[in-house]
Amino acid sequence: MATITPVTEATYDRSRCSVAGTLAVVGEKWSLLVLREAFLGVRRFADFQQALGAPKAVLTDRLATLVQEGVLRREPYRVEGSRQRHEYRLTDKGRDLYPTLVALMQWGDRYLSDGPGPLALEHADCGAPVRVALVCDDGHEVPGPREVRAQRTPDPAGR
Amino acid sequence: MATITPVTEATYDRSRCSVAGTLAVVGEKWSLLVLREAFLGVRRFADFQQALGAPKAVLTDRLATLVQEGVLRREPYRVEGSRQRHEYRLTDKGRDLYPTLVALMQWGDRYLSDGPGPLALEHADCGAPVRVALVCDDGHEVPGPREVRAQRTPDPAGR
DNA sequence: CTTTCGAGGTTCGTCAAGCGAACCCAGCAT
DNA sequence: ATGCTGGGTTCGCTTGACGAACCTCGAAAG
Repeated sequence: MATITPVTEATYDRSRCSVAGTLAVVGEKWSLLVLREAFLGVRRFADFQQALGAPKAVLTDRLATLVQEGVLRREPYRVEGSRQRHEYRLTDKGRDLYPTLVALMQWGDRYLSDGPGPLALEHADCGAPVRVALVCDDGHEVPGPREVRAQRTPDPAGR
Repeated sequence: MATITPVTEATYDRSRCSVAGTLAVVGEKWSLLVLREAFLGVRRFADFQQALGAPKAVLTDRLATLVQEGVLRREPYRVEGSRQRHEYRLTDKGRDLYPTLVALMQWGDRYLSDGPGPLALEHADCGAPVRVALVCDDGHEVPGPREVRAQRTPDPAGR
């Protein structure tokens, strides 16, 4: 058996999986919706709460774990004539979840509504619609999973 | 107020959101991991169960809802000298969730492991690595959310 | 024809998570 | 001193996840 084997066999160790890892960070209920709001510019606890309608206790917990995971950062701010408060802002690590959110949105636009979906994304530079796509490093756009081979990388001994 | 307004205001109806809709379909615990396995070629109940380690009752429920949502399809098959059984296969609708899975995987590869991550995707045609990217219809690759403007599309009266 | 076996579930009791309502607390305005 | 407001915490209830045990159908073995 070669050092790299296709994963169609059952030999693949499923615990070494980045999808599961990512879901452990953002896969709880409300987490991804909190991030959606963050990408829309929401920063304050009360605004998240109003936008989502999530229970405060749950929201408190989700924000705390997202901060702990380094996806959001909790920053003090003060409005004129009001006491100091905190706001939650995306980190670079959090911003890198943008394609995930867009992918989810795109699927929903396609299958869950008729018409274009409630939110349109456009390239700030040129105004053209923005979407997620699979691309390869040679510059081809990959239409779907059938044109992709998944290969197991060798386990680096530890973990 | 114009027919199209930026969404940084709090005027946006958050229930008209494709992210939330998609998560209602695949956002429950295990659902996306079931799909990951499906993309890796798993089709039979027992194989899902062994690969994931999820409780059978939960797995039964997730498979049923994914079938009901049209993401998977339940098909009879028979192995030589064995009774007829069912297998779960991706539909086109399910296959379109591939970019979402890849986006999740890519983020995990980047932030949750050191090194390249346990699974490498390559373009079947040319062998080059495959990744998800934000692109605009003019062919530019969009580096991140800061180069994207989100605009609310007009609510089509009904819903 | 009875028994065994294994895939694909279902049922059950327990325990964790999500829920809404009520409450709290610090500081600013009155 | 009284009230208001943002940002929570606490509480009781309900829903969901969990693992172990049990069930079922058809094929094959005895």
